[in-house]
Amino acid sequence: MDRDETDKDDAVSAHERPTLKTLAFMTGLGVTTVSRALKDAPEIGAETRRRVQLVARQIGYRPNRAGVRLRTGKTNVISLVLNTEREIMSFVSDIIYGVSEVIADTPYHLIVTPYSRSQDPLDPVKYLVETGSADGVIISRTQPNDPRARYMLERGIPFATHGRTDMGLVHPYHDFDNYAFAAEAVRHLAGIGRRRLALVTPPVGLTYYGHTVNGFADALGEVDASEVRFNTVSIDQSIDQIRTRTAQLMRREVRPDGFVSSAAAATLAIVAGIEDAGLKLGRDVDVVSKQSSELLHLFRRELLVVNEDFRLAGTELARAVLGWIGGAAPGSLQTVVKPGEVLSYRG
Amino acid sequence: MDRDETDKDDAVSAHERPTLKTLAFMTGLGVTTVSRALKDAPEIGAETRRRVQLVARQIGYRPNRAGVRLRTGKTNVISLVLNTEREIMSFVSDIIYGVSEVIADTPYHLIVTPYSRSQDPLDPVKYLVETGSADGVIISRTQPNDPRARYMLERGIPFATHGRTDMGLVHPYHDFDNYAFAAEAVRHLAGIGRRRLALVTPPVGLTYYGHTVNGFADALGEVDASEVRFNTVSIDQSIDQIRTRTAQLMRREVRPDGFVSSAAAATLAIVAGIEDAGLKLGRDVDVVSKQSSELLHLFRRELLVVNEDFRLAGTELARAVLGWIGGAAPGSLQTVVKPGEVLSYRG
DNA sequence: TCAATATACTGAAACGTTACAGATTGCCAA
DNA sequence: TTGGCAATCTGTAACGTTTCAGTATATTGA
Repeated sequence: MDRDETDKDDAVSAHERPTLKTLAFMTGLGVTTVSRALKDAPEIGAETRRRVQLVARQIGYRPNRAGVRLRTGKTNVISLVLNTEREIMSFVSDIIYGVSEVIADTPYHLIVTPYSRSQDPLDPVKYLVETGSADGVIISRTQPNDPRARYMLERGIPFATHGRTDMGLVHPYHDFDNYAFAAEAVRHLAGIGRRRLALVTPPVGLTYYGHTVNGFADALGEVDASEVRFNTVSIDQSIDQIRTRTAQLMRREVRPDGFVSSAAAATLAIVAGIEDAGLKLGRDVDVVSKQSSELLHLFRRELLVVNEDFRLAGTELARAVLGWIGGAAPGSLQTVVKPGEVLSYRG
Repeated sequence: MDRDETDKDDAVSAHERPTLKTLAFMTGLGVTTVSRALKDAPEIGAETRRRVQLVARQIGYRPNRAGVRLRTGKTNVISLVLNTEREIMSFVSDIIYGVSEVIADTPYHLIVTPYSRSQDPLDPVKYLVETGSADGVIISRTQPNDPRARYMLERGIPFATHGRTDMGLVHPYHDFDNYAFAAEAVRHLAGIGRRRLALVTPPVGLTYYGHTVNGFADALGEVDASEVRFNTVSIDQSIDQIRTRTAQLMRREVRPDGFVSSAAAATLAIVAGIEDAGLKLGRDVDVVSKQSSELLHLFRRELLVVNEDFRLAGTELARAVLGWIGGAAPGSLQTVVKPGEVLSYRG
């Protein structure tokens, strides 16, 4: 016969994980009372409350997530929805770290929900909502008219977008002011005498594509400089493509003497392309680039950079979603961060 | 009175999520039968089985995770445990993508469990095990005598380590052959005439520190070259520190004419340090570096690189954990990937 | 004194799933 | 005919939690 297993019902066996039942047995109270005592319900006596909480802490009680989830529907999960294919040299880790930092002292877990190029970006969001797998969702690669945001708004599930939408619908977001970035970059280049500027745009279709293009165009109107069209290139393309196209462009008669680049990886390719064409950075052409980790100055000292903090994006997005879940007004959970100034590492 | 809510018991109201009860009602069977039919249990008639599965597919039935988890203890969750502070320019996203790819067509979710520098690395693992939050765990920054691996082995929870341990205990792992990398790098440098080699090591304490150091030392014994000690530097340090130290080293009388670097970010700093000292890459000194994304050749064409595929690491680690969960022998789930050859982009 | 009320606590039910221990039916051997 | 058995199917309980509808006991108001 077994001699390790204790008797039939609710004996508190040595190393099982404690449940409310365990606590109830230890305190001599009912499970209901214990449950309420742990969440500071008002109808529980002050002393009982303290006693229960003490015992709970002593034996390391942790509520069973499945139990809570089954009963209440609350998952205590935030999902970060990510495209697994684009965005080389990716900022993804920074966002994850930022989100993690915020949810570290909450009961929330972070799940990563990927989708691939071939899929409809709506799929993973639908999955999450239909299966009730998360209390809140964070999405990126936001579009002006974003079906995912619309969908979640309809279903009433809290979410935050990395980047803004433009649908006349209110929801939390965090965004970097790419309009200001592009405009500032243009002004800076004009300020150092550059007159023919090219823009390496964000992926067409995303909201910040428009912001960037507008900032670029508007600032061009203010200064004594003109645009050299470089429409065929966006940062979503491969390094090799960007490099080749840049080299082609720089061999033309009318070539840019300044670039504005929306991403560090693209900048590497642009510089390579410039040099392929036999030109020299800082002499023949200047490049202003966004970067998310401070490494570009090591690449070429002549690069002009503006930092974008993706870890901050992560923390803000997490705060926004948690805020919405916590009942805050979605409209109050919108942040746009201004770019810092254009940094130079020359001399 | 409400007119939207249907009558009391088990009416199948329009847009509630279907459960086994819904299916039971629709098929006219009992919940037990439906449950078993869905998992192809042998005691269910073939036709019934097909019928249930058809209906389930039609109405988009998805098992409720909380229900399954509460009943069976199975979480259908894999946790990736990450240090949130080290590893700039991080490979983290690649690993995540790799893991995601593998679990995409399984019921598993991926949760990211972070820990910070100040914490004991054992904490997050303890948390996961004690709260039963995952069926399997993936850890990185593996040490020869790794308390986390030991702990999980004791508790019998499936896991895989990125990097090997050296405790005489058997568990799944995936590793890059850093011994071979370092040795190959030394041979390559010796082959192009470099005689005084310095090693920028992985973080002291991690298993692959030892592998790298040994590979470096053993290969030095084979070729006509010697080591220039550069002990104070590992890839865990800040970019600025590495750069400064490298510059100092390169200004000494006896300076290295070759470097072996274990990480791309460190390599950027090393090259910067070399150039700070007024020396030229490819002429005065050569650097062989590992890289996880193919960008270093854009940085300096003279760099010699060996690629390490972290996405592969992710897929292998995920496969290993799933394999163990699925009952495979842990000893059969160990992979070491050989480095490719040293690549040059000159001429 | 008695009813009303506040205080502190409690059992039962339910969330969706699976495991256990049957129940029903038809078929075959004896 | 009947007992046995295989083939199918089913109800109940349990996982741990919270909510609902109470139940006791003490306290108050008249």
